[in-house]
Amino acid sequence: MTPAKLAATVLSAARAVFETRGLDTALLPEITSVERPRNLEHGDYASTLAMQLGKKAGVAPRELAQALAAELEKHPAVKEVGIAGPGFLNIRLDPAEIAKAARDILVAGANYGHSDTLAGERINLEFVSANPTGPVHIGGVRWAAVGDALSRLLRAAGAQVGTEYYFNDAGAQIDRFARSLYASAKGDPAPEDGYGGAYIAEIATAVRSQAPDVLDLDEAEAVETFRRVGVDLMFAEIKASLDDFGVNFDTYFNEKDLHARGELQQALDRLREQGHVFDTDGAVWLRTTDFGDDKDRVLRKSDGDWTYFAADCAYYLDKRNRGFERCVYMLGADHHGYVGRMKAMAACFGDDPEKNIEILIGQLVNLVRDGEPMRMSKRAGTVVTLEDFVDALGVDATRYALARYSSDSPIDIDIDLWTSASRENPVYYVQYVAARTASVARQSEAVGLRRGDEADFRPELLVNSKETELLKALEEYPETVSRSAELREPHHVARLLEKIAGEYHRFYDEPACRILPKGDEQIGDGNRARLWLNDATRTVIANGLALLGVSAPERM
RNA sequence: GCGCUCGUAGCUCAGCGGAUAGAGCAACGGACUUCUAAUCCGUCGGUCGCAGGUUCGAAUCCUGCCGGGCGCGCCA
Repeated sequence: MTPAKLAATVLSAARAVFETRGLDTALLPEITSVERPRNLEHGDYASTLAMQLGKKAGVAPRELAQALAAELEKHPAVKEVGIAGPGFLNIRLDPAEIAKAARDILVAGANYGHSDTLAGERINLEFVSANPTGPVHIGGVRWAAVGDALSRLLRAAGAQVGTEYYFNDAGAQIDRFARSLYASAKGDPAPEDGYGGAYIAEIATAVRSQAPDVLDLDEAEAVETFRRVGVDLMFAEIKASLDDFGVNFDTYFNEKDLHARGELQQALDRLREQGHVFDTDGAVWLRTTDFGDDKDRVLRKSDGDWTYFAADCAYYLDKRNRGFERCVYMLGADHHGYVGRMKAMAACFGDDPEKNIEILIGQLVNLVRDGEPMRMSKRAGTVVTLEDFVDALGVDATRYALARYSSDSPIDIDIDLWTSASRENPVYYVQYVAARTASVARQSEAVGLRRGDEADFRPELLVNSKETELLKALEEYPETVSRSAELREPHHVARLLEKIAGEYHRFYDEPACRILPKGDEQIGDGNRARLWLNDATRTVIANGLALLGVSAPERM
């Protein structure tokens, strides 16, 4: 009896009650859910359906609750139903019914938690998209971890996902980058509006080794060479560091291609057809204020150059034309001013800004050592880079640390905490369960304790409260995955894994729940049943960590 | 000034319409001839920024205020 099945049972019980009493069944919701009360005395699950329906149906909530309870208690998996307060239904299940989850989990294996919640949705996720003018810095790192986790989550929920890195290779920033490389190669100081940092010298040197005579060219050609070769090198480096971080994009999209294919003009034409374009002072504008933006935006400047925003429009249209009905953008807090214009732009194309475009804003991240935010990086000069992060914490801890918090809260990542081997380090706490369960599995194998096949599983032997609590936590997993996917919030998965880890450690430490036989004890069905639970736990922990891009070690 | 966002235990954060608001850390006290103590158990700790409103019920939704962060270019 999973929570989802129980919720459906509650709903059908409500339907039965409504029918026998001649109440209007149209008042019933299409779907309901059950809660997990914090207080164990309130049962395994609770429903608030009676309170929600009481007033609408003109029946006192407690009276409705009574009728529902009587109906529910007919179900064989339901042990007892209590009524509390204004009409809570506190449901206690037969623990053996809860225990069946261990079998379901192991039957599903790596697919446990997958669903079709978002089946049929085509979702484009764009994140990182750092300019190839330097290493990926701290804001991009957060989205690399969260965006990649989100892509895995959405896929687990059945969506078709395309991840995308927008490679901004056609702007003034790139000019500055090229001129900075050129200056560095000549031994000149960096241009006033250019880039500093040791990496500029490294890239400049690398360009010269690929094009030894570059400094003999006239300035324009030399800068062009630095641009072309330098951007390629920088981009290769960004890709490599993301790859080391476990993040690979389905598409690396070049802004240059939008220009080359005339897509900016096409976007402009489309917007003009929709009636939202006007010309003033020699410039071409999009009337985004028609859809709530605080000012209109220029698409093409009076000097004939396209704005960056025009490229944004073309890129959005390109994504839509490739069949993505949901375009998700993940931006840093310093870009939240874009939300209004992006939503308005979608509306100007005739799209639904509430559905076709989603903008997630990630708050600031600080990497903290000894209570002080780290600002300095040897290579980048002033910013903390992806490499700095990974050097300090390792890939697993970095990804977990960034994925376990809501993106809209600013976070400090304390290096000492996230590298410590202790309870206070959540990634170790969770990974330790992976290692412990694997260790138990190895030793079971060694002493001849096997799960056997499904018929050998005896759920009625997993009825200790430690076992039941662990099983209930495991059963929360599928719903947590779908909910996190719908909310675009991977951190709920991490938090559930921590809860499961706590329940497992308590189960493990309970003498009555020993999995392996002690001393010369005989192997019994109880040991076997607990091994099912052990292995089911390992499956869920491994599946959850995989969604976050974190390893589930066999040993620690 | 206008807009966005965040104020929950000493600290770091969950909870985002349900019951007596949770967890870890910190403080104090316990459990190792271990299935890996990288663990577990207990005690202490809160006018959920403030004030109204919506409702059977608000940390959660709405409004105003206070406080922190960020944004408001024919920049990228």
